[in-house]
Amino acid sequence: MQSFTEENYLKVIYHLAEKTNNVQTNAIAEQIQTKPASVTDMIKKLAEKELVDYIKYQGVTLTDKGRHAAVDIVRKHRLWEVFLVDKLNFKWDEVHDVAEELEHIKSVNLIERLDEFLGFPKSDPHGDPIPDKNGRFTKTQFIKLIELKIGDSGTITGVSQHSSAFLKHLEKLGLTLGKQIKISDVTDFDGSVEILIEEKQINISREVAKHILISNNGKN
Amino acid sequence: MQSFTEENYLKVIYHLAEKTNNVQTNAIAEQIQTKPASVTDMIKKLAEKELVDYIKYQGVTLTDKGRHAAVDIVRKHRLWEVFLVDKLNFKWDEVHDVAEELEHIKSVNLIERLDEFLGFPKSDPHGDPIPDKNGRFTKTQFIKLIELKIGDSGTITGVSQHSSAFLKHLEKLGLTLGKQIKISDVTDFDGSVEILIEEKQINISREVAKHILISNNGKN
DNA sequence: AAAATTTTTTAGATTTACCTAAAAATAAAA
DNA sequence: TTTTATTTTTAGGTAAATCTAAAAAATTTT
Repeated sequence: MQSFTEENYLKVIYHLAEKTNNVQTNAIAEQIQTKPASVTDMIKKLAEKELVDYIKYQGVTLTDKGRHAAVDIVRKHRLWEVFLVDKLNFKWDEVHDVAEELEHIKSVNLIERLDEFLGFPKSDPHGDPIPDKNGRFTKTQFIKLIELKIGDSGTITGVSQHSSAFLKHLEKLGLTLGKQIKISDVTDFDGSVEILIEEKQINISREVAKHILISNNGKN
Repeated sequence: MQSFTEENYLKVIYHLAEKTNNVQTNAIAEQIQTKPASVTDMIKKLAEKELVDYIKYQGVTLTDKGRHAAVDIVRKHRLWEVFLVDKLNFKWDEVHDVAEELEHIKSVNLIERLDEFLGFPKSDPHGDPIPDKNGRFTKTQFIKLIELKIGDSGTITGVSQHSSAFLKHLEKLGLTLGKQIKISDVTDFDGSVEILIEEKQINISREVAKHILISNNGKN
């Protein structure tokens, strides 16, 4: 059984490992909002417990055991997010911090019944997949909106940024999950993207376009 | 803002204060499952924060601030219990430990929306009253079943023991909240009580009878 | 390949919530 | 009212997770 803190480290390492193979001390420190020295201490502890493989100065990778524990926390986090949005009417930009706390409640029974109560959802309010109780899930094939060309179309199925500010912005623009979009133009000047959504033309910055994930896209 | 541990101390002191005015160090230690020396340490910290009034060797009492914080935790605990039973189909004997964790989630918003989602319940699965968001609640007028005389009747509206073993036992006997009972006999030998419930005669031990709370009772 | 920079680790402290053992205060019994 | 027992506190220590400052390793730049 892991402590609250250990669980947070595992989760952060898991997410960072989606980008790079060996996860660096500094990257973890930044995510956990702590100092690199503290991370080194904790890494040693996790290595001791065989949750990560660790070679000094080389960063860490999760062991099977560690990954399993991490996926379990991700599952809880995402199920709680669904609960908050579907049942308690939270907005998608309001759920993260609360789910961050709820994910550490330890009760297998609780999470299985919650899953059932929610109708075994496959994805959370941000489009991220929810692992089943065996830790299995299929990651949907995404492409970043920024990578689409003029004339391409598709469906908004995810976001790669969960900050409240970003999500509120999308909400205001009507760029929510499930919406159909089509690229009508890309501005030379600032790389901003002109898109057609529900018969309306809107312009979004490059920065925003980078973090919107599209599936079902039809090439022009 | 209080720590997880501080919250537990406040809650325990609050419950112990329902019986005695000045709550003793040893009593707290027993509840928290810790040593009296540790309790003294924590008491000093709580006194420092003006959550309790403390005179050395004289035990503690909650300040208004401390009581407010404690009632808030009790409110959360009981609301989560309702959630677990009403929505996730937990049995009344399964909810305590999980609610013990959930009660420490810090989000005013969460608890207000949960309250609404549950339909602003007035009592939890064990019949205990749920404080409203201002900490107000009315304690129902209870009498212990053991105190009833032959011929007296009433409705089961609460229990004064929350152990899983006790609650499971009641469940098996059909002694659940809302049930109408009538005392048909009291055994001289062991003080056990014969009661009439749903046209059936059953015998319950003195120990059990002590922890069943009856309201609406009609004297013979 | 040496110098400079960045990243990571070590060493030694701090804080929180605990502990044990012994001393001090209070309460109960003789 | 002493003596005895119980309760509570103090003193000093431990483990978990953090910190700062400085040393060591790795990487990048020149």
